[in-house]
This record gives sequence, structure tokens and C-alpha cells, in this order.
Amino acid sequence: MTSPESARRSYESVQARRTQLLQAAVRVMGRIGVAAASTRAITAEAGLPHGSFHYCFGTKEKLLEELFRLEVNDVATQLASHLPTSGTLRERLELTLRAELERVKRDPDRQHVMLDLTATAHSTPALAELPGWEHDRYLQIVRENLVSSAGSHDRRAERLAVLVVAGMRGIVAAWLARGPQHDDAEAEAERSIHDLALALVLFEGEASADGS
Amino acid sequence: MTSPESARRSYESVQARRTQLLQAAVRVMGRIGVAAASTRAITAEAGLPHGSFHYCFGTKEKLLEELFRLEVNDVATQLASHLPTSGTLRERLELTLRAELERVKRDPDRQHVMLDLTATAHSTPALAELPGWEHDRYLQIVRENLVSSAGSHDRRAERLAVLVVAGMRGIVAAWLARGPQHDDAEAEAERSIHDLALALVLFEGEASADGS
DNA sequence: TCTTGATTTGGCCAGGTGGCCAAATCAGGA
DNA sequence: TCCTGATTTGGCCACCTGGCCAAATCAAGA
Repeated sequence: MTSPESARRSYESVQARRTQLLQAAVRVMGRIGVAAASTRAITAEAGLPHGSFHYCFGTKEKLLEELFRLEVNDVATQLASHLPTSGTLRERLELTLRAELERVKRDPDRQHVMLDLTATAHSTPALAELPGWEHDRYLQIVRENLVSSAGSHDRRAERLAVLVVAGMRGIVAAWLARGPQHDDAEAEAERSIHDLALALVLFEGEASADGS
Repeated sequence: MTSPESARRSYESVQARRTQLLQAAVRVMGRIGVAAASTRAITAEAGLPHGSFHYCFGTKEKLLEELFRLEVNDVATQLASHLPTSGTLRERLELTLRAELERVKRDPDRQHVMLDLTATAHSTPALAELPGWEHDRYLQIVRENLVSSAGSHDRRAERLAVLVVAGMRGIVAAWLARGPQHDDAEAEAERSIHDLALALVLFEGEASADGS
């Protein structure tokens, strides 16, 4: 009976459909950008009819918000799971920065989607608070690692964490700007990580001696 | 004869109309984002009829490319004009970073437009090379200043410049993520600049002693 | 004066957009 | 068994999008 063209889809929970759409969204956004990823483009990528979009999310803004939160959580999880707990401060800083760069290199389009989502959120009132939340998220993870692993004071770890996150962002942005196929980009990023880790270690040493 | 509603616009050169549209574009993009800035929204902001858009630019992509180049040139000019030529390395680094932060604080929407344009360019084949060109532009300016002003070797200045630009990007991004009205953002950015300048000076000192 | 070319303008087009809905379909408990 | 609520689906809507064009208007040189 179930001939191919008249085959009706088996029923799934709304949650299952939601995750399908979210995964399809990040794929298609990585290919054509956030702005060009229409509700129809997303449902088509997921192999679902257009009507399912409104049924599962109601509004495109809802999809964007949920996608942003999911992606940030995923990045935060990967970041947290690669934080080193032993070694010198310099080694730990290098490993942290390198792990983040490796994550971006593993799937550059995904990071492009994150940056595109952040830009979109900035000019969307309902999503305007998300970039701040995202930044605080990364900051907290790095700070707590520095406190628990280096045993430094909260105040000192905070200042160091801010520089780590800022440098991380800048190094990743530079690598992305050059493009994944650019050869020099990788070497420059590696050198930046090496140099930044050294600079931060020297800064930490200087600061722990002096009280500034 | 020239009754208000039938008053025809006085003729201007295409270039004049182009700059009108470009200025209107950056205004409206700062308000509603790059993606939402349609050709009609831009012409309306400029007080021109819709047809003038195609007459002046032909394609929206052309407007985007020209706008990107203009904005990058403007940022680069402001950056170059505020580069210090005297003082200790630490003072010069602080001034450079602070000048860039002040530029962003002077008109945050403009920086949002830049980031949004960069994200858009990444998923637009015709504009894909612009982000790399932008990054190299800033890098070159900072590097040349370090060479001429600090007299350091090209190789050393290059590595320092990369860290300066990366840190600059990260600090500005952090400030923007918090939002212009957030009080703590300003203090944190100032502290980051202070700390980063110190870290880079220590790095430079260490590197000039050792040969790594 | 006439003519040539640049500029202005409003309207037109095919196509895409987000959102919505009612009818069809199904799963599972009463 | 029937029935209630969840799910699916295709089509509909008003609106907006980028691009285009021909007629109207004007400036300035021949």
C-alpha cells in the first residue's frame, strides 16, 4: 500500500521535529548564511514540509533564539571538556587556546554561523541580550578553570580570563578572516597562541609580585 | 510653478548620489541590521526614489562591496591617525588600544555594521575575500607603526602586531557584547587594555632577550 | 536654437518571505 | 470499539524583495 509518493511520514514528537529543524538550520546557515536561511530553506534541508516550521516553533525568532542557546551550550561544553587540569600555567593556557582553535578548524562554517547569529542578535530586540550571555558563559568557564587549577585568587583569575577570552576571539577571528584554505593562517594562529600564552604567563608573574 | 509636491530634484552627479546612498545605508543598517536593510529602506533613508538605487549601483552586492571598502578605509584612517609616535612601548600600546576602543564607543552601531558586513561577506562568494583584506589592513598599519616607532625588527614587530590586533578585536567584541549601556563593560575594557599592554611589553622584553 | 546624453522617476515584474489554517491522518487511552 | 488530542500537510495570504525599464526631465555643448 505505502507507495513511495503517497507514503506519509511516521509521527514523531514535537521535540524530535524541533531538533531535526535545528540541525538542518545550522547546516543550511553554514552554507548560505543566517539571513538567507528562510523557513522554507530550513524545512527543505530537513526534508519536512513548510508547515512543520510554524507547528514546531511558531516564529522564526524562536528558532533563532533556541539555535543560539544550543550552539553556545555546545561550544561551552567543548571548551570546558578540553580544559587542562595539570601542567604549568603556560602549558595550560596553550592547550586551552589550541583546543578552541581546533574546534573552529574542525567546522569553520559552524563558527561562521555563531558570528552571524551574534550579529543578527545585536539588531533583534528580542535577542539583544544573548551576546552578553554568551560572552559571560565563556568567561566563567575559563575563570573557574584558572581558579581551581592554578589556585589563583578570584580577582587575578578574572583579569587573566578576560585576556584569554579576548585573545581567543581575536585569534579565531583572524584565522577565519584568512579563510580555511589559506596556508599562512594556520602557522600564524599557532604562533599567536604560543606568543599569547607566554605574554600572559609573564603578566601573571609580574602581577603576583607587584600589587597593581 | 515649482509647487512643493511637484518639485523635481535638482540634478546631481552619480557620485554624489552614491555617497548619499552609502551614508544612508550605514545609518539604516546600524538601526535594523545589514540583512534587513533593503534597497527600498536605503533609498527611503536617503530621501531618494527606489529607482535611483539601480541607477547608481546596479546591484545590491555592489553597494555592499563599496560600503565595506569605505568603512574599512575609514576605520584604518582613524586607527592610523591616532597611532602614537613617542613614549615607552607600553604607553604606545595603551594609547593605540584605547584609541580603537574610543572609536567604537563613539559610534557602536557603526562597529555593529562592520561585524555584520563581515559576517555577510563570509557567505557571499563575491565578497568572500574582503574580511581577509580588512584584517591585513589593520595588521599592516599596526606593524608599520611598531617598526618605525619602536625600531624593532620586522619579524618581531609582526608577531607583536598580530597580538595587538587580536587583543583589540577581542576587547572590542567583549565591550560590544555587554552593550553600550552596561556600566561594568567600560571598566572591564579599560582594565583589559591596561593588562594587555603590560603583558605585551613583558613579552617583547622576554623575546628580545631570548631568541625564541 | 537644436541636439545629445546624463539623470530622475514611478511603476511593473516574477519570485520569495513569514505566518497561518483547516482538513486529513494517526496513536493510544477509555 | 470509539474518541480525543497530537501531528501532518498543502495551500493560502498579504507583503516585501531585487531588478528593470521607458518615459519624462534637465544641463550643456554644437
